[in-house]
Amino acid sequence: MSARTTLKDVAREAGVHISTASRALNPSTASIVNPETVERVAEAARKLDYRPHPLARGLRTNRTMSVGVIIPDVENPLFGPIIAGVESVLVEKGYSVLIGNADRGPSHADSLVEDMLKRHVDGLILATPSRDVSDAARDAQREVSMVLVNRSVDDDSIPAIVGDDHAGIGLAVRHLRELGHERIGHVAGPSWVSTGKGRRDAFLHWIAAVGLDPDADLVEEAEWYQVEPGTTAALDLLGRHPDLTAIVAANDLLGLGCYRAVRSLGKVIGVDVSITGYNDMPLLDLMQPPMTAVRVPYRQMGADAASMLLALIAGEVVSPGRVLLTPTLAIRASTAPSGR
Amino acid sequence: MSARTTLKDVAREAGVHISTASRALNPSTASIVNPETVERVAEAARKLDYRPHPLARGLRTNRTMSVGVIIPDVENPLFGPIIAGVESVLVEKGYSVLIGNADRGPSHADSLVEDMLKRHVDGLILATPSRDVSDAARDAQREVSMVLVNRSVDDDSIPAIVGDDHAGIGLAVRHLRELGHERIGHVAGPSWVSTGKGRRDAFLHWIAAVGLDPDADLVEEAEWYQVEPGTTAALDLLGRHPDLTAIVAANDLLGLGCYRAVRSLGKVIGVDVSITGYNDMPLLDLMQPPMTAVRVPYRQMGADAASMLLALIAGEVVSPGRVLLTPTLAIRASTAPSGR
DNA sequence: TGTCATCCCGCAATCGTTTGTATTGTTAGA
DNA sequence: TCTAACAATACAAACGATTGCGGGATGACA
Repeated sequence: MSARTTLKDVAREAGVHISTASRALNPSTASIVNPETVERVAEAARKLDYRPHPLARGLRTNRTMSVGVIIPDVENPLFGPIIAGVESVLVEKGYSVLIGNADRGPSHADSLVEDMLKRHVDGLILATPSRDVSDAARDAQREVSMVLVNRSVDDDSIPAIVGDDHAGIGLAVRHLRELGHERIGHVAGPSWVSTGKGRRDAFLHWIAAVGLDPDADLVEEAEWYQVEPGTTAALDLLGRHPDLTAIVAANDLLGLGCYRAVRSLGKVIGVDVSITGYNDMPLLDLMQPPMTAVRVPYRQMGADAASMLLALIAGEVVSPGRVLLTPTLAIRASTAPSGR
Repeated sequence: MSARTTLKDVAREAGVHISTASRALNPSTASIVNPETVERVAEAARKLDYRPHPLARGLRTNRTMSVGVIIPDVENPLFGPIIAGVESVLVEKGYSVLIGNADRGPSHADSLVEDMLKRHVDGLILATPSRDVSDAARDAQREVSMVLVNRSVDDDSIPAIVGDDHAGIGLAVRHLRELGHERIGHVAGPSWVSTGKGRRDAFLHWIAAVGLDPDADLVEEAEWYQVEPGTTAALDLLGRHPDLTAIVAANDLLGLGCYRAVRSLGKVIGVDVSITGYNDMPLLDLMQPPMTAVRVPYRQMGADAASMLLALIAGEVVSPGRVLLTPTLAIRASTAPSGR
């Protein structure tokens, strides 16, 4: 709470003009000032514990050195790694990260974007569902650099970093096929969410690709990415096809829903029915049995988004469209060779 | 990316001097300017989509309207609710939240504090372990308002919002006692972490309080708050006391470690041995069996910390020391009446 | 000795606000 | 009619930095 030391103090201490002190302290301009003066100023700055005032600097340079990150729900463990990834690369470059938690619905996300613009962030990273993006974000894009993460927008007008769902579902389906499964079902996410539709389509594609019959009846859509809807959907699916030996869930929570459904039918997970999740969220390996899941590199997703954003801010031309990150498969006990 | 509209533009549009425009737009000074002028200025501001520049304002008023939150590990689901709580009350008041992820060790936390100070945040909320706090934080406290959350510092020189571990452990022990358990063990956290020691002491206190023998031999300390060390500690404990019918774990992950230990001994959780966790992290209710756990109100913890910080910033005298938040008990299938 | 580059450095404007003080115009009181 | 009081607004100085521009000192060279 004490009086801060300003550049003026440093200049006085070093016996130079404030502008000289400024140049001396700034690496990119230090070359045009006498080396020993630079040293003297640096010494003075050190002695006085000088810290440049980011507001004053930002006011002059018209950059806040901050970027906003808007998350649909901070309490969802999924977003921790994304934030961590973003933070790791931005802090490195001297930026700081403002986070906005849009847990009060789509319009809340809009107002957060608005807030961020007021604060004149240098860039924006959005992880909110695409539907929310459309309205406020588009015109925000005119004011500030912007990158989407884990979501994309239909026309790819905003650069996006997303997981390769097609490849991910492929990993799961091929894994099950290699284990000998021939009757594989899919519990899909809501079709109005981009991932819901994308993974569903990918599922049918890969089923055909591994030589099985891509019957749309093998897919049951859950109302929402939660355990309960997953159970309901799985029960429906298993009701129609009691002979299924494997289920590919569009999401970890749906997968856990499948766990419950399978158990309630008196069958054993990983023996009678194999199940795969998607995302590989924390603790999934501690479930009983540990769940095989497609792992999406969320942390890297955040890091890549941040890097791309920095490039945009720097004015580099970034090819728009979406960057696909390749998922891997974490194989655990919920999948096993088919009984027959 | 377009040219921003400044107060000057608004003033020109409204046909008044810039200072008049400033006062007209500021609710606390609008009273000293002619009401119809106020309206005219407001109209102009609306028309031009004027947004005050936070940097310029902050430079003048010496406040950034931002607070820093430092988290030991953003990827840990535990901190999501804390962040959400903090964010919810701060955004409400027009502050924005800078988050720092100290996942590269204690010194990293220090450098983040340093970064935050450079940015001249109006306040700081630290959730990092107390040991890390000591060094950099103390002198940071002289420069900026500061509140700890989920951690406290020995001499209570920094206000802290923490869960009431004593009460929480009491909930678990009394619950087990009421179920008829008489031989209850404790898998403790590391004693050099404040919660480790606190919960251990509380355990022995409550064991005595419910009329059992507070034998220190009933406690086994895990090396770290993780599953694996929990298993090791539980195996040691059960090795010494094969007749234990219940274990109070100092942490959910340690509790899951106990799950493994109990299973590896061929016993059934919730039948042969009851287990309680601590924190009640997400997904704990999806474990097999769902784990009974002490639930700490993390979101409220964040919210309270933020409120207290606002009070500090406003210059109100806040009684130092720690605020204890009362936990509750989420009773699930991992605890059941004692067999005898 | 005079001229000119070269190198450092100081001067001052500027970023967009807020806010203390001066100025203007209006009205009331004597 | 003159002045005091007051309201409403304008002026200008900050806040702390960056940066184009100009000027003084120094040295080289003729």
